[in-house]
Amino acid sequence: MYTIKDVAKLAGVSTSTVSRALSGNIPVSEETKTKVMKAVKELNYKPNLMAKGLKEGKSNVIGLIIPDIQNPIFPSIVRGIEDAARNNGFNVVLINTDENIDNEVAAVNMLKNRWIDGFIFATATSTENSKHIYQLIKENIPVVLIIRNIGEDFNSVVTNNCEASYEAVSYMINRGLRKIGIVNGDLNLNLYMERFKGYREALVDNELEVVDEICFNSSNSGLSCYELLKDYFSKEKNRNKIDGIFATNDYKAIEAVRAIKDSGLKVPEDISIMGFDDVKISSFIDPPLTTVSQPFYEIGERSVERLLGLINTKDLTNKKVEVLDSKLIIRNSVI
Amino acid sequence: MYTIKDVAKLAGVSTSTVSRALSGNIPVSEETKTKVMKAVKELNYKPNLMAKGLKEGKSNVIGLIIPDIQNPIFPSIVRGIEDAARNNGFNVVLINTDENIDNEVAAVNMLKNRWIDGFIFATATSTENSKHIYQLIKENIPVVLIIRNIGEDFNSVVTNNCEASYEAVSYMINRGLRKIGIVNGDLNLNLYMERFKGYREALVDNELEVVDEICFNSSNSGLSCYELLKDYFSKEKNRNKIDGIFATNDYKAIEAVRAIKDSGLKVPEDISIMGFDDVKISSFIDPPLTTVSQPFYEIGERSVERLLGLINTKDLTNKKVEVLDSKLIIRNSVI
DNA sequence: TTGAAAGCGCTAACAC
DNA sequence: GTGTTAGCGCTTTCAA
Repeated sequence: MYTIKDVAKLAGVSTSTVSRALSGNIPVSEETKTKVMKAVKELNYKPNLMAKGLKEGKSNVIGLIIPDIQNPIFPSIVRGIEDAARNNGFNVVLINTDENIDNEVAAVNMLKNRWIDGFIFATATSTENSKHIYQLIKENIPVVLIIRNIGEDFNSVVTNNCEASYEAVSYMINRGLRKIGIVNGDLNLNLYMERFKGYREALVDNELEVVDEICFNSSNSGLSCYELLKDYFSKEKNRNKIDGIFATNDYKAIEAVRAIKDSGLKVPEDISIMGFDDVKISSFIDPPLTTVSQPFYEIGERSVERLLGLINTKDLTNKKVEVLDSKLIIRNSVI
Repeated sequence: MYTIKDVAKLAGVSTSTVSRALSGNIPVSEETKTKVMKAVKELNYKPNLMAKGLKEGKSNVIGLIIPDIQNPIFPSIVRGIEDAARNNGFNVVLINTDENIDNEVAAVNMLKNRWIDGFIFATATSTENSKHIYQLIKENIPVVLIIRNIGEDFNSVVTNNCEASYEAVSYMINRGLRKIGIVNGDLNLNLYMERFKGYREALVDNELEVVDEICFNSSNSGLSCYELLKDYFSKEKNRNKIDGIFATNDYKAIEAVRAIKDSGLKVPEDISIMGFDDVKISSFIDPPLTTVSQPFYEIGERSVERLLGLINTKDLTNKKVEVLDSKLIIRNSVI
């Protein structure tokens, strides 16, 4: 591996001239520039980014913390982030925390040195559980939250969970459904709270009642969404208490479909299912899922743009929550 | 952010003493060690890994190159790699190339400096398309290939594709199926070649014929697996030419199920489907997929162990292909 | 057991 | 427009 010295020697100039010729933004005569470039090519010289980073006090690396790489929404986000980062000369270090706060704190501490110019988190939960993120801000390290956020405290890029849920449930009501249940996720997460809110408001605005019994939640029962519903429908008296289910993500929707079928009921004839996310597989299951499509790739892109803005200006005082729109995708799982 | 100097000053010792106290493997008196540790804690000092890396000529970072983060087999592999790396004090930089060789070459060049102590590739295709990987070896940079490999030229961790396919197809035959087609992937990839080989050998050993017409391949036709099969079954004369399909991955299997249903046929009553990979969703589709489970997490772990071995010994001459076993998962998509 | 000092590869302030 | 030089934060000789 050659260094800038080797290039300088071969080109017959000083190391600083090489540095300048390569950086481009400091004037160097055309003649020396070509000499330098020739030497660079001849040696196949690649600058040592660690030395550069050490000198400049930055690394051109973004840390991306995601809670569960097995969740199929993240691949699209990651691609948006990587593409945007690549276009701006940044690398992405991806850390998967497995929804484990200790893993996350450890990862952040490990990366918190000059390795990382900023963080993108898709993991924020409660104020309580996000002390390490507050700490980052306190230490003046740029942070952008995506998907999950905590109030107005942070720079973040999220989607219009409440409105999109309102629209989805309203659509179900317009299709004639009157007994719509919900399968929800962890209500400590803002996004599930908001989807719940949208669901309730749509019911109320259409003069339907919110029935506690059919507001299912797999995350506080220890049972999977599949088990919860299978169990519910195993009781004869429950089988006609529901004519539709709003699942707060596609995976839960797919589990719900399975549970309903395994209970001897039909989707959507007996029970309609609305999903949320529009994961790739959703169009292939049976029936193809009617769902809410979130702009994952764009979330990724925007989060990088926002983060680079913070890194460049170093102005972390001006927080802003950016809300992107989701849209309803109509397939065949709602009657 | 504090430096080693700040710690030294606070502890009243020299920077080298701090360095030694922290590294652990050079004798320092208990007394000074406690002084140093106290200062470290007080300042919440974290060593600058870039400076350390610059000095030591290594980075403790592994580059992981994957072709398609949307493919659901990769999340599990990534987790295996991350866990193993983390346990050994390494970070993982994940780059997704989108199956685009230019992206990949660019990524490798970008990372090839001292940023990266070694690479794990899940992208190798043909010798032709893998010149940059050969180049890496030539430059003495440790490389491990996973999932996809190229002959015996590289250190790699793969699964027993041929044997597992043989077993899967034999199982179908034992269940009474006699007209088994295959839906294959890119035959430039060794793994699909081997799955094809296992399929053919199972047929031949059971005195069944390999019928070209029912060896489908979506990657050289420009049509998706879904379109290919839908098209095939739209011709009345084809509808009883097949009683089973061996899909060479679960995604293709799911597409096949959809195509068969959309053609008015039943799975598995009319046509059985065997998948490959055992992706998470496979147990939830209808019918739950009988498939071959690959040890993805373990592949990830092993690849890190192998790579760290190469990094530590710097002996890149001794190539070895490591083959892990897959196993058949019986559900309901084969009769 | 400890401190002083050199140097990893690079950039930028300063001098010319 | 170009060269000289100091220094980013760390580890590791060399000397004491």
